[in-house]
Amino acid sequence: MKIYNTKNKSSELDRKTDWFANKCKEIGLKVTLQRIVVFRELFKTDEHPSAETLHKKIKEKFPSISLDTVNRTLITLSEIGAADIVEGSGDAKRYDAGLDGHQHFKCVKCKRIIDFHYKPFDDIKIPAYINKKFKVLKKTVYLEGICDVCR
Amino acid sequence: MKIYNTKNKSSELDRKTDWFANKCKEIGLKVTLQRIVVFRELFKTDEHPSAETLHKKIKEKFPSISLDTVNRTLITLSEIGAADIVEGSGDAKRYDAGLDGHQHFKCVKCKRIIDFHYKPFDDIKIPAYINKKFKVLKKTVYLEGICDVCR
DNA sequence: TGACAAATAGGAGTTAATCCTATATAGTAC
DNA sequence: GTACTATATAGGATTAACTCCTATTTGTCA
Repeated sequence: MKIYNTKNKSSELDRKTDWFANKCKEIGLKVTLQRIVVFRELFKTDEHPSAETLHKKIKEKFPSISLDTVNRTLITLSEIGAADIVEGSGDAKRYDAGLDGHQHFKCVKCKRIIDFHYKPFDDIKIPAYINKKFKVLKKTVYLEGICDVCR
Repeated sequence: MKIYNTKNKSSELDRKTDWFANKCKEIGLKVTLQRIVVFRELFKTDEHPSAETLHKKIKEKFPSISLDTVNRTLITLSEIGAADIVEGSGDAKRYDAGLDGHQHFKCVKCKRIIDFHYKPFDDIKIPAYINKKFKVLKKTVYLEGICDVCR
C-alpha cells in the first residue's frame, strides 16, 4: 500500500508548481493564479476530490473563484497531463494529481477512493493487436469492493 | 479481439432470460415485463448503452415504459449481478450485460466503448495485503485512447 | 505601457439521475 | 378464479453536476 511521502511536502509542492507553470507556458496556456491554486490544492490532497469539493476547499482562501473555473481548470489539467480523471462510473468526476504510478481501490459503499501501488500492475503488457488497432493513451487496473472501515 | 457469437443468439437470449427471471424470484424481486425487457435489450447489444439510449430503444416496442424505470432497473441489474456499470469516468453511466470475462477500450474522442478479450487480463493476481484489508468485489483492466475510426 | 487574445465570474441553461405519489400489478393466500 | 398486499411503475417535479454565455479582467508579448 502506498503511503504518500509527506516529508518535504512543501518543497515538493513548490517544485511541482514550477513544473506545472512551465508546462502551461510551453503549451501556450496563461499562468493564472486560479490555475496555480487549483493545481496546488489538488496536488496537496490524496482524497481524489470532485470539482465541487475542491471548489469549497479553495474558496476558503480564495473566495471569488468560481465553480466553473475549477471545473474548466480540472479538465485542462487532465488534458495537459497534469492530473487524471479517476476511473469509476457514475457520480461526480473525481480528480487526482498524484501522477506517479499507483492504482485505486474504490469502496462501493462510502465511495472513498484509496491509493495503493502494486508494481506488477504498472507492468501489464498490452497485446500487440490492440496497439496495432488503437492508440492506447492510458491503461488502468482498478479494484472495487468494500473498504476496511465499511465492512 | 472478442467478437460476440451471434449464432443461436435467440436461444442464448431465451436461456439467459430464464436465468434472469429465476434470479429475480430467488432474491424476491417481482418478475415484471419491464425488467425482462430491459434485461433482454441490454443483453442483445454490445454498445454499452446509457440508460437514456436504452430507454429510446425500448420505447420503440414498449412506448409506455418510463426512463425512471429503465434507470431503476439498470441499477437493480447491477446490484444482483445481472449487469455491470462500465468503468470510465464522467459522462452518463454505461451498462453491459455481457458478464463473461472481457475488457473495455474507451475512445476518448467518440466515447465508443469497444470490447476485447485478452486472457492474461482475466488472470491478474491481487496482492495478499489488499485482500486482507479490503473485500475486493471486482477487478478491472481498462484501456483508453483513440480508436481506429477516430485516428 | 498599450493592445489583444485568453481566461474568469457568475448567472442561465442543460443533461442525467433521482424523488414523489397516485395507479397498476405480481405473487400469495384463500 | 378472486381478493389482498407489498412491490413496482409512469410521468411529472426536483436535484445534481456540469456546461454555456457574456461582460469584465488579466497575462503575455511587442
